Amino acid sequence: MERVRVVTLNAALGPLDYRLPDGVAAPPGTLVTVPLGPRQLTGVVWEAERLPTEEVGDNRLRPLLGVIDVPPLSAALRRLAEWTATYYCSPPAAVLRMMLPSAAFASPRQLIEYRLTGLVPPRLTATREKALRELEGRQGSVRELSQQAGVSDAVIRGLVKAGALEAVEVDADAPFPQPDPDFAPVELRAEQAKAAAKLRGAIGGGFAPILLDGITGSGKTEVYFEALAEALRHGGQVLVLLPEIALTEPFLKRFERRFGTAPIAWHSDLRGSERRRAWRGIAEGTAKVVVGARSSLFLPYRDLKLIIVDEAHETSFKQEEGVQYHARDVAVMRGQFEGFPIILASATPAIETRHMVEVGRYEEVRLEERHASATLPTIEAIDLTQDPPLRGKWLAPRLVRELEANLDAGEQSLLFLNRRGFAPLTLCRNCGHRFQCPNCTAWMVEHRLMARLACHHCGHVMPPPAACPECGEEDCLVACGPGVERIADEVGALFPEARTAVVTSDTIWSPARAAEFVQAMEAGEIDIVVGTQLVTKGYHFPNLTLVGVVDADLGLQGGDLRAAERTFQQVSQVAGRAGRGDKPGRVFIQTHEPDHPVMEALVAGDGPAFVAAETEARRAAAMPPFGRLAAIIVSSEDEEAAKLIAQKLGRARPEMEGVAVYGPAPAPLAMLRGRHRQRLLVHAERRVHVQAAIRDWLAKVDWPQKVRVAVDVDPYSFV
DNA sequence: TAGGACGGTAAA
DNA sequence: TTACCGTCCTAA
Repeated sequence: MERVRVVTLNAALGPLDYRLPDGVAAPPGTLVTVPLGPRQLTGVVWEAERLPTEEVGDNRLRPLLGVIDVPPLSAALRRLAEWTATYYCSPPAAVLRMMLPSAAFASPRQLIEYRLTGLVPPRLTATREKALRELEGRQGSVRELSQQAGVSDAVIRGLVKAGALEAVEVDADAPFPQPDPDFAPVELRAEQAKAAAKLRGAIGGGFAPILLDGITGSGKTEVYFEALAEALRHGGQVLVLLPEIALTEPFLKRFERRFGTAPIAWHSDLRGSERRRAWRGIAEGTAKVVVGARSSLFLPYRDLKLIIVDEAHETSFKQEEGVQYHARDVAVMRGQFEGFPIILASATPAIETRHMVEVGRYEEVRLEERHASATLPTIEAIDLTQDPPLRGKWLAPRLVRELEANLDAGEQSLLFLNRRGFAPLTLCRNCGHRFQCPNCTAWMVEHRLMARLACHHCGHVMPPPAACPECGEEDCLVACGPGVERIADEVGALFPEARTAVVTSDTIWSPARAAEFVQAMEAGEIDIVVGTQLVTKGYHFPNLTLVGVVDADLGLQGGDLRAAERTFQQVSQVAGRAGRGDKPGRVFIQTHEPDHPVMEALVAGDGPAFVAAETEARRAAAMPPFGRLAAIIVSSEDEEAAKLIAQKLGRARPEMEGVAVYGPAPAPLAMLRGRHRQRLLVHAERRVHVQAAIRDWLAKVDWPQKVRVAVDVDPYSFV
């Protein structure tokens, strides 16, 4: 009798053994359906010797129910899944779920789309007329059409009923159009051409991690497009990882201009059928170029020849839930397992990445010039202790004068503040009551545009109260501190004639809105943009010449390991938005500490010195990349239970040479989404295998199921 | 004594 | 994870 070991997609279960029915072949990697009690589960056949479990007798085995008709997971991908599970201390099943989103193989193959019949409906309202106009020559699902026409679902369904739209059955797995590597090559500067040649040379030559290190505005995208084209000529697939969906829209446009067709975008709100089509195309190798956020990294590409991680320093590549992986690091591992190059593109690479170049593990390709006539912007600090804003205002007089001059010159300005909403804290002037989220250790942030108080951690919202809930006093609530909306108000009061736009995830919540914003900027319909970190990346607006950083000190608070580095990166990136055309850019950073090393490095434009100092500080403290960190987060709705288990874990801490465990202590967000959180921090020397130590440690301790214990290896967020 | 809430455990 | 079972409690 033949038995197979199956990893189900159920993370709470270990690998299970099944009997292989006669005449059925299921080599490792095959997707199968298996029985579990009264239920059916999906799983993947695995090499039994690589996943030891408790042996179950032949007589207890049930036969597997069937083989799912999709390409099996390759051996290289199985090794990547094992590595990821081990490195991030998570169950293999949790990793497999990222490779095999169920919609990908459980959605139907046929789906219904609609197109115009040419019939004019008897009742022709204004919206219907608009819809008919917009949908000329289009075909798609009800949802797609309603989005394209800018009308509600009901209007589209009404048109179907009225006979103006007809249903067509389409094949969900229709092939994707193929990008042409030679469609519209771009003229490169000498420096870019040299870099592109180097990247092209790496394609097909096996594993090679490469840092593409180019200052903002140096044209990194054009350069890595040449490597991408080369991979296409080799007949392979390419994955481009981007940090935010807000960036995909301009990217798709740019890609289409260069390669003649848009790439396949993989994101969280793909519909079932779209997801199925993309996943199958990826697994069968017909989807040549995929763009996506971190989740697209684990898809089962049939013949991947290159991964590009754009804005590789971005912290959003670190997943903070479930398997807490870092997409940049896993991308490099994937390149190693499958034998192809990885390009990490950034103007401000992470200390960890720089270090890998330093020790010779990564190659570096540099771009040191901006386009044509563009020069790097000048950066100046405004000392808020010397030149403070007026009472209740946030912009220093100097910055206001510069904004005014820039407006008069007809050029665009950007004010950067990494804080959504109007004010981060609301309090009662009478009794001092502060509005806190009931589910999180966080203040309720006032959003005046939406007339709500909102928690940025759990999404809890409430209408702004008229009276204080504590003392009952009316008209006593005051907004404390600035958010982008408040800065926009201040700008509006200063320059009533200026056209301003607020750009945050609240206003740019879809690729379409991002596209609208880009268009308005390019058309010169906006004078002053007030935005969060959403505007720090990727955009290229030639007429944007002035950047003001409202509170450069903001990111330095909190004692975070990467606070200085992140501030440096963020301000460098936002500064890089200025002066990308032929007019020079100027940047003003408002700070209370102009003598802080970060501010001095920014003003002096001396990135290398900052990186060197920061690297030395990390080395001295044995912090990553010179040492290892991991956080154990114990959480429960029951505060006492969380404390109890955290203490129990603390008592069972590993006693090992080169490993120190701190805590337990309340985690920086002591309550999050209604769960109380305790944290233990593991700090280990580089040579120590922390994951094994943590695995053995957690295996010694039991906890009730209402308590969750999560491991965060290489933690990014200390909040 | 029926039925619901709760907690523990097995599932291959 | 989910289904199922036993235990304990309350209402009748």
